[in-house]
Amino acid sequence: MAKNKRDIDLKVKQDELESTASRLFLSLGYDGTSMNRIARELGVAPNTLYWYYASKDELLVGVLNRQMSQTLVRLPTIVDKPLKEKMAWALREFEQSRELVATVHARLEQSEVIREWHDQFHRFVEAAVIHTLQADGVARERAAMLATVGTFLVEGLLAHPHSESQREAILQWFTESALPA
Amino acid sequence: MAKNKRDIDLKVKQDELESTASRLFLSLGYDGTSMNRIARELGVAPNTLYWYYASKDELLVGVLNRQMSQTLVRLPTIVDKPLKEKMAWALREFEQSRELVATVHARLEQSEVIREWHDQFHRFVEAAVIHTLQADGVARERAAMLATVGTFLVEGLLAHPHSESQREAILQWFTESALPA
DNA sequence: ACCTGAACACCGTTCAAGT
DNA sequence: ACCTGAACACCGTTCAAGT
Repeated sequence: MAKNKRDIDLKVKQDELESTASRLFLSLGYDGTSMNRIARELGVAPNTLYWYYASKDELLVGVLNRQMSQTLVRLPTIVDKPLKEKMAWALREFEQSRELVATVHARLEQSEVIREWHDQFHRFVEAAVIHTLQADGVARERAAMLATVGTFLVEGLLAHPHSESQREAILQWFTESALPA
Repeated sequence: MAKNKRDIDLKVKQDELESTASRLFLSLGYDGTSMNRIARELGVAPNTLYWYYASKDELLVGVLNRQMSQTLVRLPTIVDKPLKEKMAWALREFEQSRELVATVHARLEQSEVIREWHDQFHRFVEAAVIHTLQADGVARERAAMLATVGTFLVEGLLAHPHSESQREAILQWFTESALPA
C-alpha cells in the first residue's frame, strides 16, 4: 500500500477528511453531522467527499479505523497490567466515542460495510482478551465465554451513565469471578 | 385517563397507528421507515401523524410502550422461575426488537423523550431484578450491582449474534457466579 | 376535533462537466 | 486524477385551510 506519490497523497488527503469528520462526529453525533457540514468545514464541495468515500458509512469506517489505530498506539502501555486495569483502560479509551459505538450498533443491519468493520473489531478484541485470560490460567473454552462477557460489560458501561463506584464494583466482581483464585 | 368517549376514541386511534408503526419499525427499522410510509399504510396524509404525536421519536415511544405492555402481560408466567430462566425469557421477548433496542441507544443523546423512556425502563427492569436477587438471598447492594451486570449481558446478547450454546454458557456462568451456593 | 395540500429546510447521493 | 454546480429523490416537520 502507498507504493508511490499518488497513494501517499491519497492517504494524506483521507487523513485530513477523517480528522475533520472525526471531530464533528464526536461532537455532533453521526446523524447530527451532515456531509454538507463536513465539506463546508473542509472548504470543499459536498460531493467531493464522494470521490474519497463511496458513502457516509464508509467515511465512518475510516474514522473508526483512525480511532482504533490511535488506541493501538497506546495499547503497549497496559499490556502487562492485570485484567481489571485493562478493562478500565479500554473504558477510558472508548468513552469519548460512546455515541459512535451506539451508532455502529444501530447501523449494523442497514450497512454492510459497518457490519464488516464491527465483526472484525469484535474478533480482534475477543482474541486479545482470550489471550490474556489464557495467560492467567483460564481454560481455552471458558476464556472465550468470559471474553464475550467482558466485552458486553464494557459496552454496557459505555452505553449507560454510571458512577465511578459502580464501575469499580462491576469490574472487581467480574475479574474476581472470572479468574482462578 | 380515558374518562369519556373522546379519550377512548383517541386511544383506539393511537393503538391503530402504533400497531402499524410497530410492524414497519420491526421489519424495516426505525430509520428505514419514513413517516410517509406509515401514513400511506394507514391511508392518511403524512402530517396527520403529527396530530397524534409531536415527533417521530414520540411515535417510537408509543410503540415501545405498546411492546412493553404486551411483555408485561406475559411476565406472570415466569415470575416464580429461577433467575436463569427469567433471563432466557427476557432474551426471547426482546429478540424481535433487537434493532429497536439499538435505535433507542443510538438516539439517547439526540432525543429527550427517548432518553426519558430509556431511563424509566431501566429503573423498572433493575428494580425487578434486584427484587428477584434479594429473594434469592443476595444482599441489597450486591443485588443492585448484579442487576446492572445482568442487564448488560442481556443487552449484549441482544445486540450481537450468538449460538444457543454461547447464550447457555453465559447465562449459566452468570447465575451461578451471582447466586449464593 | 380531526385531517389535508402544499410547502420548508434539509438530507445523502449522482452525474455531467470542468481542469 | 480530482473537484464542482446542479440536480434528484427523499426526509421530518410546519402551517394555513378545510370540515
